[in-house]
Amino acid sequence: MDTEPHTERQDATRFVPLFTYLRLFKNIPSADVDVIQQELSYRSLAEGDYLLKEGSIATNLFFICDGVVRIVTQNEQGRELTHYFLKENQLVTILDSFNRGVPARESIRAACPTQVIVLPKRSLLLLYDRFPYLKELIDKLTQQTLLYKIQIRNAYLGEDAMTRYQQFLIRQPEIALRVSLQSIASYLGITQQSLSRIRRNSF
Amino acid sequence: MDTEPHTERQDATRFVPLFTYLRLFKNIPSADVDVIQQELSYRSLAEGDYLLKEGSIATNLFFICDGVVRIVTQNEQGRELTHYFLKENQLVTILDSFNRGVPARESIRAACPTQVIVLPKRSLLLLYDRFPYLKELIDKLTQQTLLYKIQIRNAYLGEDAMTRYQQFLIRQPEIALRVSLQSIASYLGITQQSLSRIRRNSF
DNA sequence: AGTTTCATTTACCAAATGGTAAAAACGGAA
DNA sequence: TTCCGTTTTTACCATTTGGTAAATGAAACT
Repeated sequence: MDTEPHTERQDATRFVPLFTYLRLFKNIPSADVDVIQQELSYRSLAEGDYLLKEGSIATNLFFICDGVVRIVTQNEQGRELTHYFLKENQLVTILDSFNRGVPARESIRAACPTQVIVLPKRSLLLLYDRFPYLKELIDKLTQQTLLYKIQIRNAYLGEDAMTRYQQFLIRQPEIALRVSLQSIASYLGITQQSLSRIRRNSF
Repeated sequence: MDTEPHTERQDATRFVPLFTYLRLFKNIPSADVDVIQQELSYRSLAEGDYLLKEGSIATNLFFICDGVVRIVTQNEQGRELTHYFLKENQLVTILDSFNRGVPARESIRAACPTQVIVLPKRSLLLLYDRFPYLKELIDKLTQQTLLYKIQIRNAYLGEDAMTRYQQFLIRQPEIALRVSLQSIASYLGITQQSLSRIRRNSF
């Protein structure tokens, strides 16, 4: 239930996973890494902590070093719905809020203990100016994430609850093992009671 | 049931809607328009015609001048599921197939009589070289479309069938009026019988 | 160990949805 | 117009899912 940024900057080795990941797609000179690192910070989250709250404006892009986050909203009845799970080595923000500066209609919450690197929008804009390839890279990765979100949702279309759960176990087993059952139920569009029943009848 | 490209090139006025649309976001010099037009063609589709079939490779980007298309797949039981509806003034392709040259896992089908402008990938790559702003513009519009798809799907999450239908009527009324009920049912994840029942009880 | 708190499972019943099949409505072609 | 093929509606019943509430289980704290 914590929104305060327990930001830490001291230890540069913490930023390694980000550059390791980015270098899968594009070589980044060490000199550039040094500059980019100056702009980064690090946050540790407990399950339930918020990275961003619905209604506020996304001013950061996050890179998940370890853990799982959920993109969530409250529906009219006050029930929390999980739109997506994202895990380590993925970039996360609420894109339309980040791009256009409008209030986010979704929140970002840790689904288990999670560590993230924080890339402030302000810093990114400076870095984009200095390293144009960085914008291109981040745009490409952002598009990949959007495509991934769509694909994974489409896989559940038209399937009944039990099939959706089995698909989930196959497609995202690492997540299934780490997050609460009510998160999974709200992600699959069923109640926790139904999920429990399904698990009993699956074995 | 027609996949053959009834392509027509003759009448340049047919391409006007594309440029009118693009110019909402970025001014395009008339001289450039002349060059770009050389690469375009035009196709008319009847309801049910395919723009792209699952398993083949997306080599074109389409701009919908008029009408509605559905992004669809067959599930294991052979039932056709509608992932998305897209209407006039939207760009359509199967993005991961188009980008990476892999077989598409979805088909694109006209949901009513539809006219599209065809932008071949080969031509686009040439044009991107000559007009770098064009790549930037198309990338931006592509991202917008992805975001739109995600947002509209999220709105249905966790809602029951009747609420999903009412949301659909509110959010996409122009589409509701033009496409078959079985398309809508498969889009909302219900049977046509259920949709019929819901309509009776709505009025 | 005992207590508290929270997550998960179970049970029961009501409501929603699916499946099959038949009837009705619609649209196009002769 | 009539006929034909397709789409939509209806009806019936079986199955799935939701809602409420209580029981169980697991983890954290004293």
